[in-house]
Amino acid sequence: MENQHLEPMRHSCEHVLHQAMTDLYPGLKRAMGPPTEDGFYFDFDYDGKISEEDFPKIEKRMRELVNKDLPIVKKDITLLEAKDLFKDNPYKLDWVSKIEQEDGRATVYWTGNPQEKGSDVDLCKGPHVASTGKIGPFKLLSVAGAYWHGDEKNKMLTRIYGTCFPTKEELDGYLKMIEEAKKRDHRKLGRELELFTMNNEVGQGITVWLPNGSIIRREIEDYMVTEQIKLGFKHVYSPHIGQKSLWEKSGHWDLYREKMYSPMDVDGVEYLVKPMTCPMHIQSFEFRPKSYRDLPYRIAEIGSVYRYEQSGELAGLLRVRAFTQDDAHIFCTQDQAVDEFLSVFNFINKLYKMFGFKDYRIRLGIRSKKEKYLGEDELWNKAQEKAIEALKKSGSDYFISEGDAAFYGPKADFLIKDALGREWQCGTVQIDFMLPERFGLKYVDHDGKEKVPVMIHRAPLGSLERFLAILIEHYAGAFPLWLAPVQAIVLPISDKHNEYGKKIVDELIRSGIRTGFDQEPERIGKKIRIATLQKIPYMIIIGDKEVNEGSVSVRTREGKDIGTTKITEFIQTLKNNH
RNA sequence: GCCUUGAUAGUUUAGUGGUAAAACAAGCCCUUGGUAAGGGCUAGAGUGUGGGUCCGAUUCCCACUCAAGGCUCCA
Repeated sequence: MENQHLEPMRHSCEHVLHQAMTDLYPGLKRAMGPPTEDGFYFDFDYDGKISEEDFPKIEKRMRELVNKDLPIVKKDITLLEAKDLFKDNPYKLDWVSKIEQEDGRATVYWTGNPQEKGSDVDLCKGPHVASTGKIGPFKLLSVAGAYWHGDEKNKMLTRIYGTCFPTKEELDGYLKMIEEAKKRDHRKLGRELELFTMNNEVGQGITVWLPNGSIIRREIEDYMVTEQIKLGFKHVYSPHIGQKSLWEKSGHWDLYREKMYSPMDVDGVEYLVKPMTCPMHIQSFEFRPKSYRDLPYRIAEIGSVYRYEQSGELAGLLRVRAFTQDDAHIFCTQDQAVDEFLSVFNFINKLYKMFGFKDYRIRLGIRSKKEKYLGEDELWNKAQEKAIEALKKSGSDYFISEGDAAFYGPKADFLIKDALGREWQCGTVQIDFMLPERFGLKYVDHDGKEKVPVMIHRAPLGSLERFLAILIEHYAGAFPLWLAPVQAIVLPISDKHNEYGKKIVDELIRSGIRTGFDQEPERIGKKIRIATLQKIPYMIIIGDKEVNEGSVSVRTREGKDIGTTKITEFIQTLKNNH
């Protein structure tokens, strides 16, 4: 995507698309259409139905326009001219009035000679390529609905996605990359490797972990617990339900209600299925009076929460209705906040590095004017300052996003890409000056006076479900040794080697290695194929030679022959590797 | 939730307005074979659910359920 030509070309391709569609579908009203990271899209308002079946027809018309090599010419016009030119198109008029509020400079692009019939004009800032002939090979990809200005209160428009590349090879390469990415889809691998299941019998957006997936999850959970204890966190357990009043007090009920499941009546008192853990951890802090000596007080939990996500938003393990966070709340003094934030930040960077993520991004979500938030401006500004200070200290790159704050404070989110390049929010760190006040939290300071602590909410991996989804795709199912559900599998060459094989299996299991044993009356080639498809790191092959020598032959899932060795030596290698 | 598409054995797919085919997986048998699929046999779905049209529907129509992609990247 380093090609400077690429973006104008895609934008021009989008113009050709809307020109083609205006020709083919009378009455269609254009809304907008920008280039994107991977191609372009075009939003329009049309009463009839348009589906992917219509693509060949549209692409044919587009190709005709490209072949004509029509000039694409920029022209500055006045707002009056713009209003007249687009008087039949409410969407364009909307843009014109927006320009009016801003710099008042309207530009249009003509495709074809303005004097000639059939030439096309659109309100557009550009830039574009000089003529349609400069547009490379293109392809329309999908149809979707999209709300005007991304607001669901507005009318839903139709959107067509497409892409365009300088050469046929690059276009084919892109399409092939998408096909390849689909092979790594965590839903597909989840089924093939028997990691988890989600089905209608259990409910939408609810995960049932199968034995293999549970091993991976447990390894990660254990790692998180151990590492966090080293960092001074105390691990706790909280219940899955609690009185509704807890979340009324926290403010979640007022601002977050639509994400919660309906309250249930227990002996005339309303209870909620836990949508977030904060009020539970506050109980630990409140349990007895705290002094400044107790701070920072760090409470962590691998805690499940339940949230109502709109059905259309659910996506495999990436977006679910029941999920588990590697959650924690840090109660500290205002002076400690920056250091605590920084320490969490370093921990997350260390974790992601360990898993091999390289191109994740950090988004600092701050308050926007419109949304609903709790608290005074002064507190917000203070929190934002602390967050930025810590981010700067950490030396990491970040970008600011207005409107992405939590309702109680600014937050830093870690965004990781899935196989298809879509970004998902995983880790999160949030500064909160509100909940401590609402719960009346206090600690006794040096001077004997009561003060209100600051709370930091943080989840380095975010949700284990989502993180596992991304991890599955990241590793393409070939998990590193410590996470692999089966770490080694013993493959006897024939039945007569099963007995010796069993001894090897027992020895491996005794050494704490998750071991499989393939005793099927199949050929070794078949056994190797099955184990390879299951992405088992090590295959231990046993035949006459090994039985006679008392040795084992080892092959990796990558197809590398490690050679023959003693089983004790092999076990030692695995241990060192761990 | 809304837009587009889709739903056929455990999985991946084929197929037809006259009552469903294959591969892999599964079970059994033969083969005991040295680094990515040896061979045979058997069982397994009545085509997501409900309704309609029709002599007859898995195929056509409607509703529902579920799934996939999108609803952020600003003329």
